[in-house]
Amino acid sequence: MDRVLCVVGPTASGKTALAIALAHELDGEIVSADSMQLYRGMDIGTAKPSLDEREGVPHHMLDVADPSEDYSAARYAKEAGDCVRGILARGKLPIIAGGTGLYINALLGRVSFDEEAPDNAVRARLRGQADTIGTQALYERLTALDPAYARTVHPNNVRRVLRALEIIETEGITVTERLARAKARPERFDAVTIGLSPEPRELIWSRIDRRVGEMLERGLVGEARRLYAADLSQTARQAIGYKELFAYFDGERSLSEASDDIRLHTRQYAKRQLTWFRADSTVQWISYDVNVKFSLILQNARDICQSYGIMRT
RNA sequence: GCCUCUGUAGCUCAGUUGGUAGAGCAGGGGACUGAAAAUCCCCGUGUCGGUGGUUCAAUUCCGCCCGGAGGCA
Repeated sequence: MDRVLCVVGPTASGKTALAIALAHELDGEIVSADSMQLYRGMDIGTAKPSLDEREGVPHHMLDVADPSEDYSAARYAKEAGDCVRGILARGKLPIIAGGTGLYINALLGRVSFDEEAPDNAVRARLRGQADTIGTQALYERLTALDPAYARTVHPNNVRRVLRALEIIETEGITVTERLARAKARPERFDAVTIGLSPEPRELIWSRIDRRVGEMLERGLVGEARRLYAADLSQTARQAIGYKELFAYFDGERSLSEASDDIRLHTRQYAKRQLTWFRADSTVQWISYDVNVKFSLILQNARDICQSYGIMRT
């Protein structure tokens, strides 16, 4: 199976820099796995690497969608999958770098989605029902239709409940069946995954604080204001760094409160990312504290690659 | 200087008619199959400011002391 390298970790852990350094050494191209960096015009707030920062390494899956478009893991799996195949065809190493765990799993084929496009009408109707008859009633419906899956979903988790019902309506199969089918399918690529983990937690916090400060200095407020004036999709409008400033533009928060919210939400996001990646037993972790220099992290990464037989051809 | 209020979990505060206390937020852990930077679940012992006294028992009542806020001068 085709080999790919993944670089994962919480936000502000240094994934971008490591991926670029490895791309130079291993003759690779980078495929971003970030649900927000793929939007055009969302640059500062998503910490998207500038052309300069990319150091000539080809990057894929950046700026591939307009903020007015909804995006999804399924779409990512398809488009990013095409990128990976293209890179392989060119004889280069695909390096998947990003913090959106679900997207990476989708790309690798660990979860797979059926061809049917989501039916927006069905989705909208189910959402409406959640408001009228209540989530509890919908959860009960799910329990009747797919008891096994219902048991693994909490009744309060509206998103999950709705999606499960949507699958039953549009595809005619239960989530339980889908899970079984996906399990039967092989993964698409053979991935070696490196995880970056700044420790202790306070180190992540300080890196986040520094990064948010830089974003503000580089004009995040202006960038957010442009998006505020535009027609934003449901997906794009939930991006951290923007939604908090929208609250400021609406007069609900002061600028300094909004900035604090950005820092807070980013920290909480980093924690969730860590939870996600820690559950993946295939991740080869490189943890580091303030005293560890980048060159040492790179050396660690190099060693991991080598031990899996990934080296410059 | 006097008077009043106030000092309880990292923060904002409840509360105990005397039997050592609980919420929200923060924080920690977890889940995650087409919104995932989203959505959801679980986790609350802290000299109840200090010190004396009353009491079988004080964070709760009383005295004094130390912080903080306001008022009168």
